[in-house]
Amino acid sequence: MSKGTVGGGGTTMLRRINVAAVLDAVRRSAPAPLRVAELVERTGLARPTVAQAVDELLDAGWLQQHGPDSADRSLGRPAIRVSLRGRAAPVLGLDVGPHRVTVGVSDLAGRKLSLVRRSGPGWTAQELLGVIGEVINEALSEAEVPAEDIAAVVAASPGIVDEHTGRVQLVPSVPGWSAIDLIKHVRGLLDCPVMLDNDANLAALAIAAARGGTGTLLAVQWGERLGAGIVIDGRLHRGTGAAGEIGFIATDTDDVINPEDSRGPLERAVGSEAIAALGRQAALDNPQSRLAELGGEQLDTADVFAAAAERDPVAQAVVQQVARTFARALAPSVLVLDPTAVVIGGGVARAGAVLLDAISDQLRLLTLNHPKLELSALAEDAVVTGAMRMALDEVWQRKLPTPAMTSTT
Amino acid sequence: MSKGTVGGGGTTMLRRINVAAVLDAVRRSAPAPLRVAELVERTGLARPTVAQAVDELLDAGWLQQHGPDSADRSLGRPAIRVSLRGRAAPVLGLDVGPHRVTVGVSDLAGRKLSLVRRSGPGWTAQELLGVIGEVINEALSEAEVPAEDIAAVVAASPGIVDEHTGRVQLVPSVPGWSAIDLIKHVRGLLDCPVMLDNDANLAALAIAAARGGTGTLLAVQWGERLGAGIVIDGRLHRGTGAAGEIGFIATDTDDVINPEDSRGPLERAVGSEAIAALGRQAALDNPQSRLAELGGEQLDTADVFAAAAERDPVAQAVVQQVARTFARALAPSVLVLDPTAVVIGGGVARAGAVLLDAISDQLRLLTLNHPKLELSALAEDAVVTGAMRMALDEVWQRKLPTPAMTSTT
DNA sequence: GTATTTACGAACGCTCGCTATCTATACTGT
DNA sequence: ACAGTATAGATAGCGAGCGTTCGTAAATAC
Repeated sequence: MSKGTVGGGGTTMLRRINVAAVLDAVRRSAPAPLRVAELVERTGLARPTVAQAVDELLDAGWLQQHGPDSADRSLGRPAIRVSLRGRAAPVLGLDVGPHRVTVGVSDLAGRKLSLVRRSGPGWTAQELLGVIGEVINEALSEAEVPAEDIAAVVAASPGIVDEHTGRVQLVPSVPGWSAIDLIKHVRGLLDCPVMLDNDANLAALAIAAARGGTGTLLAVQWGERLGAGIVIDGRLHRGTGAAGEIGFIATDTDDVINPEDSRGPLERAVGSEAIAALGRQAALDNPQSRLAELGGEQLDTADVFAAAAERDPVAQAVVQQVARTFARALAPSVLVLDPTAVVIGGGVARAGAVLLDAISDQLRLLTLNHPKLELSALAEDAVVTGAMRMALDEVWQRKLPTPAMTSTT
Repeated sequence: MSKGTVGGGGTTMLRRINVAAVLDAVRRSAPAPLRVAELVERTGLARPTVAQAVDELLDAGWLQQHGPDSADRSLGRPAIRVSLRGRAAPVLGLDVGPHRVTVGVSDLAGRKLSLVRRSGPGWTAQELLGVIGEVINEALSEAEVPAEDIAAVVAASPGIVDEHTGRVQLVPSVPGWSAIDLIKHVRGLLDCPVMLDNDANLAALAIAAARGGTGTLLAVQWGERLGAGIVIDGRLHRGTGAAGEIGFIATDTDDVINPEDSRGPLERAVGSEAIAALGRQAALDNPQSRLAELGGEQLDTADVFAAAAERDPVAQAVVQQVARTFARALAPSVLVLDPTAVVIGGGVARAGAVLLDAISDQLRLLTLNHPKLELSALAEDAVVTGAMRMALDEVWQRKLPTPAMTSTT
């Protein structure tokens, strides 16, 4: 069973290919319904072939039939239109953090059917499993999807995830927490494939999908921790399994990778915790600054960026330092990967243009091709969205037998 | 004509698919000839289908028939065996440097038919075109392949290459030299697709193929200049077009990217020129060292590594410094890419274990997953080999309609 | 109310691959 | 030396699928 053999087969396989071609054409234009004539044009197949495939897909529940469009007042007999029946195989995305559980349900076309968040002040591992179950049920009932319809689940986990076993290294967030228990638990609730992946990877997938899917994307998740996901032409790059761990990049002053400490040098230098600490120090050194006014004793990361946005020179110096450290750490990877865009998400992304411009200025000096530098538009929902996206990809890959075909005319 | 449509079609396409499946099966086992029964087993097709496909491929010249194997003394009627007829579509690879032109001809199965090198003490652009023509003809006649049989050509060029237009930026090597002229010239000699790519990319492709094709490879070309190619699961990663330009990574003491200077900070710091300079300085500072003895006035890069291999502490210090600078520059990319292996080729690779071990020690401190660190086994032929490889990929991609197919059983 | 336009539906012919059968060839054992 | 056997190649019939062509249904325009 050497994988990767070029498939061959009889006419039944041909039928499967053509049905898949029709389904794929419908998917591409989702959510707009299509007339059969349009499908004929797009697939290059004959009308009877398409009609037969459509019948079959209608029976199987993958497509749904629409009445004639009342807005489309054209001549002749009105065409029957079909569109993807999203409910045929809805998927579920799961984002579990120590203080927040988010569950999203999406239909086949990628429409969000429901999105339920629940926050709490630190659960134990056991409680967390219970909460997850509740939130899943809530999301399902809000989406009006029975549990047994769910076709795939993807869960997000911090740390480094082994793609196949689902084993996780470096997870500090919840004591006693195990992703394997999570998978088992979810498998008990929903009878379908359950996969697990790194949260930064999933966020990257969501952002890449939102940007159109082509090119190389480096999606940075910047909060207390620092990670990145790499998406190349719509596909996640995993490397050996730990790709994108930018938090462990050495800085000019710190290059210690300690197995005891789950955080790396760059995280220690520019994580949200570190930014707040730099801000506090700067406020102490300059008590009359706007920064000190804004923050007081409990000075926060947000305060630093707020003061910098108000052109406080003390805060701006802090931002400048953070941006410089970050840009110098990231520049080598930008040179090597040469991405189309670098997108920054996570808590620190709320800093906005102040930080982005500072990074952009530094990065411009250190790279050849300057990638677009953007903030993530998806904000905190990026991870769940990416989880749903990956679950969708899984479902589609199972359903469509041929991924692509090079024209040989 | 939106690209990427899932292909569908009639029975003639089915036939094409099955013929391609048979051809692919033969290719996979090349150069070993296969019996029809084996093809039946490997493709999963019925015997008449395979037989018909084999007939067709024999007529078209893609396969050649072998007599029964005299060594295989089994019962029953001896089977006729078929194998890839490499001469069906030979390809040509071209590596053009300022002082050396290398041309290789390969058959479809990847066997080298000929490899011709010619060195000269600096040609003008006009002379170079002439020399290229001569060397191509020499390689063709040595391989006994008529020029009109060549199915694809790939030429290697230093600098950053635009994949489609063939335009090149940053080429300092030969004054008045233009890769566009090269392509025109070759198109005039050989009537087939001519492509151009970065030499580091092509070397990476060759090394990846030699290693088996899966996983992520970072292949460094380390000579006077410094570049790298990235191959992910057998496919080249180009980014926007300038991926792998590690020569421009900033060092601790130098981060200037000057459009005037075609070399980047890391090249200036650890390029072979810089290593020699460091060695000369060290020799001056320590006149009684083995390094000073070996090198004298005209101390070379090779002398530094030779002295270090003989455990000269002065030379070892130089190597240590080079390794440290290199490892610190490369570590971020290793963290982000998380490659299966890092392979070092080019002139400096001749340094051998002395340098490799030093780099390995440094890299181990700065990364999470430690990739295999190796020297390129292909030495100076890596670029031509990669050029032939890419030309082969091009030919196969044109011939095989379906690249892969996910089994849906 | 008729003509026109557009789309759906059914019948026919073609190609292709699979199953089953028959023939060809060389080795083995008595 | 001859019959037996095992393996491979060649051929005929069957079924499945696609494409082409024709007829029919349903809406709009005059």
